[in-house]
Amino acid sequence: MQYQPCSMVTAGPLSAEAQRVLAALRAQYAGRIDSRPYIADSFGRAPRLSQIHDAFNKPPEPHTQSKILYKEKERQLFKHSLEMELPSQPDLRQLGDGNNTFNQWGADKRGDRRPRDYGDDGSLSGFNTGNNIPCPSRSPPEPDPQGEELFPRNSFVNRRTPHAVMGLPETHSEVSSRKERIQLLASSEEDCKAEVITRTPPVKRQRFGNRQIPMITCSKQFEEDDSRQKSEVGKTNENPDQMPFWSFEEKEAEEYSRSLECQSYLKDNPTSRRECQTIGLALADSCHDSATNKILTNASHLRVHHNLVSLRTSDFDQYTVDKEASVTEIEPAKVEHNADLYMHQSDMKNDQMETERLSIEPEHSAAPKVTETHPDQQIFSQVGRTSSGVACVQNVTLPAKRSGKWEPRQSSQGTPEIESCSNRNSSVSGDAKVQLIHQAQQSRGRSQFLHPLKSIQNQEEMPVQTMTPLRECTKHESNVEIIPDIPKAARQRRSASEVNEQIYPDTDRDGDKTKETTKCTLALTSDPRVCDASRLSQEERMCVLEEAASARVLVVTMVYQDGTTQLDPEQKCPPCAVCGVLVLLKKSLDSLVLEETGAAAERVLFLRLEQRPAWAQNGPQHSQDLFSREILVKMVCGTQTFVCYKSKDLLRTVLGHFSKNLSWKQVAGCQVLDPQIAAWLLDPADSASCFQDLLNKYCTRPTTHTPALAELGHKKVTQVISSLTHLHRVMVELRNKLETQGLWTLYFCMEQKMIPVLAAMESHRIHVDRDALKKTSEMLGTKMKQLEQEAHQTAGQKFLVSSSSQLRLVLFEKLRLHERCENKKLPKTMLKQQQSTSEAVLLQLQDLHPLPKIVLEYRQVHKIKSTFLDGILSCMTKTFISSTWNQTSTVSGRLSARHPNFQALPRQPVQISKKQCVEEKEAELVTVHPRTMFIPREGWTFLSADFCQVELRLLAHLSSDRELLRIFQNPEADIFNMLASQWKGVSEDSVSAEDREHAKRIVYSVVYGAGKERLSGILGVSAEEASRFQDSFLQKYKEVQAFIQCTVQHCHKYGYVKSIMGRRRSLPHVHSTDWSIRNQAERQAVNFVVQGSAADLCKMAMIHICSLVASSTTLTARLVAQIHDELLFEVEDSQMEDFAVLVKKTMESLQHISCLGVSLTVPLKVSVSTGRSWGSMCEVNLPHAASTHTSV
DNA sequence: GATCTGACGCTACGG
DNA sequence: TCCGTAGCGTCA
Repeated sequence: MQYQPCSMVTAGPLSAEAQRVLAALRAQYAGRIDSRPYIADSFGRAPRLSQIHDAFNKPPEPHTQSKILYKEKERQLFKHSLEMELPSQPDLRQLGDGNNTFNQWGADKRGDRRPRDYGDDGSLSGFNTGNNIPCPSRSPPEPDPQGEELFPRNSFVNRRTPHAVMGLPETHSEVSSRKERIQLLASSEEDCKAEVITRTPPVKRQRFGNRQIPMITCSKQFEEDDSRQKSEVGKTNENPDQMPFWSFEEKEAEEYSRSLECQSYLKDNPTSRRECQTIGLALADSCHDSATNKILTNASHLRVHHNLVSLRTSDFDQYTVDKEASVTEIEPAKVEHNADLYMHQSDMKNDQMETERLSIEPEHSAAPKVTETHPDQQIFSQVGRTSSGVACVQNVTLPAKRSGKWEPRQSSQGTPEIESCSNRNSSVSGDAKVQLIHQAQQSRGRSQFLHPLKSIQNQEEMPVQTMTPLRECTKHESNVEIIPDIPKAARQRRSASEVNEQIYPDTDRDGDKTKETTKCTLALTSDPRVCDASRLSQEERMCVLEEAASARVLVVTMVYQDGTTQLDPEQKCPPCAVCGVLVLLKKSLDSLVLEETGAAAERVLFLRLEQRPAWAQNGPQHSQDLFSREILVKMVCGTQTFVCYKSKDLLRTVLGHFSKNLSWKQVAGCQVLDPQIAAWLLDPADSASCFQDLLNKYCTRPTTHTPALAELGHKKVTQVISSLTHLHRVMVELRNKLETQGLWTLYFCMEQKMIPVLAAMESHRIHVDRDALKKTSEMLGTKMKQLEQEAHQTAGQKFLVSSSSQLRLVLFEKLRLHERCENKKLPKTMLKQQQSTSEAVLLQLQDLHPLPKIVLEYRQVHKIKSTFLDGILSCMTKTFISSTWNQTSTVSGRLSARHPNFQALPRQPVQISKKQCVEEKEAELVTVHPRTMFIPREGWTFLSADFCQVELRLLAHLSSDRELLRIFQNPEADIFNMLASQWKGVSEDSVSAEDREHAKRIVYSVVYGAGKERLSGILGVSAEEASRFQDSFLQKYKEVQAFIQCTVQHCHKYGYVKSIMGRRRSLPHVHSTDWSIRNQAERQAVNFVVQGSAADLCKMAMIHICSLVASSTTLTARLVAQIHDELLFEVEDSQMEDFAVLVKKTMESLQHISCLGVSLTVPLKVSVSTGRSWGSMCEVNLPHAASTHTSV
């Protein structure tokens, strides 16, 4: 259903008169905007270039002290603790020093002020009253005394997804798992039936400025009291889904009249609750409320809007209060069709519609009537009329000034009294307070009424719901498409986190997900210390915005449906299970002191991010979404510095959630401080695996301990708030360490900028030819069975071909092949020193027996099928795929990719012979190339840009080897081709791609210190010949050897090495007394300097190109993947030529990077290729770009 | 007996 | 006694 702006009354287009009034109103509101001067973002201190340039010659900082305890992983499991002395007083102003720009959000690009209004693009509607309402301080969150208990592990039910494999016999365990799933399915569905009404948190009262605003909810208990009430409208309308929204108008007017009668009657007869309820039934019929994403009664909804129209003419703020106060909640899952019906006409569009309505019926407006009822209260009474001319009364009580903070509602306090008809006898008889008719919570015609006092009691007594794991995972497992022969590891991954949309079918999952969200965030949102943005009125939101404007820094973490956050040690929820974002608005950077005195005033804001089905997303967004969006978008778009652990996940989530309104280009300038990345930069070999590890390792300041709180949920909230405080604290410490070690520039200029680039990559979906994958997988399955049979026949016994231990028994104990090649030394396994069955061994044995060759082919086919076909199928969502890019998983600074590993897809196609049908006939060869399965969108093409021989060029630069530099001065020269021709004794034109790759491997093996025996294995020659080759290579490139020695000496002296851009790697093993361990560290040192420098270069290329595209109004290219030295883009056909030139020029210009002090003495060469699939790329001849100086 | 987990071996990729 | 990633299967 497509929303069309129209009058609520006539459903027709907006009249000229309506537009005129609308414009007048906007102009009127525009004059009420706050006008604070823009405060420039000054957070990022100027990079200290000098810290980068000290490279190798600078001794380690005198206060650096390394304590190294290690054990080999592979041969070394190594624990390294690097203790740094910190300055006695860390400069806390470094973090967000008065630099956020919330206070300029009301200004447009030119600095002109304009209304904070949700316009067509859905931006926030809000009007500053002109008063700078002071936001009172409140107590800071109390740190939890149990340090280890900060992140309790939730218990989870077994969420393993059973997986039927088509075409294979189902194992016992699979049958068992399926039974378990069925049980879980059944139980979860029962849960759904039982949980008809969502519990809502107790009424909170929060102080915003000098106003105290109620947040009304409906308790379950009270709902049950009134559950017998049924909607008259619902009964008469058998199929409300098909009725247009405005068709209720006449009915509504009639019922509205009855509601007025109800009020009038109750005023005179306050004791008759039963009668009131009877009258109140008329309020029932569902519609959607924008503020809460809940369903309201339709008649009431319209009624409220009538009132609001009149209110807006005189007091916008009052409107917001009325609107918010008139809302109760309902479980969307139970009214999905009704929601579908109404959602399209709700929300900010309703604002528009209301204004339009105003233009049609301006004569019905009335100024608010103020009635004094209590010294602390002002009661606003509003009178309006419906289109049918029926009067309407709606009142809300606003308290006068009251000091305080978030606290549970107390009946003795001057909270606005908002009562339903059904509760009238108790309240009306008292102080003659004016009533507000509430929206009744109902589902498909069921009406519920609000009882504030009961609500409070009920909610306060209600135990906090246990954090539950994802029930959807089990509930929707039946929807998971069965994919044949999915590898075991992929099946497990799929069951846990990669099922995404398959476990959440668009049309079914919304209700359950919302319910889970409600359950799991209840503990958070019902806590008085947490401000639930979805329950704030417009006015309160403005106050929050102002508070955010005055905050020094935002500390952010995502909350998952199971109640965990990004700061918890275990993340069991899939990425799609985010239900909200917690934002700590830090008012003071030096709150460490203030926290201890209890004087800090920091608000914790909870922004819901509820998943909506596609049909709901097509309609207008809800106001809570808009408010969340306003805050989050401003934050991630670079106008607000914030601290977030694993910030890439947050960016990706925000991009996904607001995909229709937020482009990846907007987040390209994101200013985020991520402690995970900071810690990794400090020690890439031992970056903390979770936030708690990070705290243990880097947070040196003691935490304040308070007694544990008894209430369930309260403790959890305390932990979360405490974690946010610690998150900020540890970032302060990490930044100091980064600066001390000269790594801040690298963080600021490179790693921080990589975060939005990677988030954008993960947000982009790549189309995959699913059918081709399945078809090829089936074909390879047949081939594997054939090879398995051949292996059994050849071996003379059945054995598991994929088992290296069983193969070892066959090859070396039964066939005793090793005895037949005594002149060759067969490699042993690394750890157990057993006879290896690796490719190198099998190649040596293949002439002695047919079995090794069969096993080699079997392994090749098996690898392709399990990893590159079935593995990719398991990572797919519909026909798309997107990898997870890890910024902190490598010691060298490289990126890594998972699910699938985009960097490990075979470059070359593999030819496999199909089974012969006829003995004499030659076997049919089939070419399998997984990269061809990746195809761009229609009208788009892949473009690949590859740094040519990047590591060798960097080696030439680092070593200043004259011979290498000479070769690289010729842009056409290909050193691997050249070496391959020399080695093979053929012309350079005759060198095959395979020979070239071989030569490349040999060169790098020599450079990085391969032993002569290893080299002989690679070269396929004797050890003596390999040694001679090694010597001659190093003799020809003498400076290379000098560079190696120099690097090793530096490593011995300082214990670490650096890349060209200042990336560091500590190598404590270099001091080992064990010769082999020490030697390995030396090789790692040499390798790191070159490989790490290449990684730096590639990252800078990504940042520069993405930055150029982001700042362009025309370019639309998307970065799809990075394969170390290769960048893969998806480019619109019409822009291909321009973009190819841009990419090549940009990458080659990275020879000089001023901000990081890089100026290479060797030119960079980039080859560009394009293709309609990743497996069919053809090189494009572009002129070699002249190196230009690049300023960053 | 079923299930889970970590270590290990092997093989893709990149240089 | 090249470096570094990820993924899969086996096995204890």
